[in-house]
Amino acid sequence: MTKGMDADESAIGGTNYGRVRDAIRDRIVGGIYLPGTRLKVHDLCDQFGISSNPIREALQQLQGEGLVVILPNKGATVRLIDEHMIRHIYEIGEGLDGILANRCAAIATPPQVERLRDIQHHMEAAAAAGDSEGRANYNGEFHTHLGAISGNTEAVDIRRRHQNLIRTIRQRYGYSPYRIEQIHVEHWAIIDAIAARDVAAAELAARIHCVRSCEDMLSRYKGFGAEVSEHEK
Amino acid sequence: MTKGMDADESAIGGTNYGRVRDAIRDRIVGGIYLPGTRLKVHDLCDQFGISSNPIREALQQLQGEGLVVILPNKGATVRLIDEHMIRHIYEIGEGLDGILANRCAAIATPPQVERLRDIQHHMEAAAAAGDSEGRANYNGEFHTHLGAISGNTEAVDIRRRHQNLIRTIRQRYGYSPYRIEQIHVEHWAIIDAIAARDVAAAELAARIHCVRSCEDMLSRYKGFGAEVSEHEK
DNA sequence: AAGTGGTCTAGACCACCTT
DNA sequence: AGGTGGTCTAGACCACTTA
Repeated sequence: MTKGMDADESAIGGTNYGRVRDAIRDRIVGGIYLPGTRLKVHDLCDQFGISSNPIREALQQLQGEGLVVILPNKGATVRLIDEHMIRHIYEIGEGLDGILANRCAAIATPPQVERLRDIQHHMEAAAAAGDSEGRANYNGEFHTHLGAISGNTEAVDIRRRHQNLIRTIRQRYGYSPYRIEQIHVEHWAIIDAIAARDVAAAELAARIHCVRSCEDMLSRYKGFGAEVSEHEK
Repeated sequence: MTKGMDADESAIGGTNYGRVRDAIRDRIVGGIYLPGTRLKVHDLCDQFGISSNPIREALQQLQGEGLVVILPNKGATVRLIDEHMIRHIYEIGEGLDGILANRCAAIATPPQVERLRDIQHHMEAAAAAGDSEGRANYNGEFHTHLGAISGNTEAVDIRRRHQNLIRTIRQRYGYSPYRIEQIHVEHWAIIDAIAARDVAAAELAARIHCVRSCEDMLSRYKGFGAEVSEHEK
């Protein structure tokens, strides 16, 4: 009874705080834990069948990832996202994606560009088939591959974290109807500029893509009214 | 004897893990704990006179800040910084500072610009007086104020974390002799562009500033040879 | 002043490495 | 197989908020 390792799925290697962190992250990104949700250590202990220490460490790591906010003697809550933060995140995206696209245009090999085209075709096929989850995955892969080409793992990390935050509210507010098609056009502008090795055009195209995404997101967000009322002080 | 709160300086409010986190961060940024240093929980327990749990949480938070790397069942080490990471960090700086300067040029009020000039004058005075710590502080304040004007707190956060990383190696390798003066010129270019409300010029000036800083840093770093030999796998 | 829930301690457990 | 050191448990402690 000593150590709680008798559970069935603990599988190969790793730590409990790692598993808990991944599980909670999935629940936040997946919309099960909505922004503002209190994450009480005791409840989580019961759910995972372990003691408080690994739970707390998982929450600390999630705070480091920006998904959770911990206040001393107050506990953890799923991070709230307001209009200011949305603007900030997309502004950062504008700067980072611009630089990344710039670098990609300078160093991308033909097979790498071909891979981008491939992903983009898959994305459009998924969109045409009404497979919104598949479309979202290919969209993520598109930006991931762009980051991989650039080689800047630190920047990719920042973008992935922000993507997690954005996803928590995108899935709540959705896209404008015409936005999906607009995304495809913008992606092709990025691909074409990279293929042409035009660093300035690639940077500009990536920035436009970000600005448009931000506008669409905010229009959806504000369209729903200020339904989020009571926040942390 | 139960709780270790009988120490003298625990003072007002806060948690032990918070104090430990701050203390370790200071030691890393201050160069007492060099990159690669093992941070053993047991040692830290002895030093701070507390048990392992708050120590571990402090380390998790520092990992979130990017100052520490924790590997499962391996423990924590002060993060190593290699040439790749230096390039990545400055590349991110190029994107972010560019955007921030752009926004500043669009929205900065005359008093805010005046404040920038003021800080810059103080920095140059400190440099002329040979006060390198004062100069570094004013340099930090310059960029902090730039971030404050932009209003993008998320971006400022990223920059501050990276600044912490850079400082850990800057203090080891120093500046090239001419670099300090060059910094002043580049700062004035940024200030003037913002004062003129020229967003494109401000963005360009900020990016040039980053590129030059990166070049100087790398030339110093490489000039010292590959003295860092054994790393984490 | 009782409850809720975050924080901390002491020590057991166990993964990994060295002998 | 023994040591080192990371991980986890059980429960005590205490800050903050209800009444």
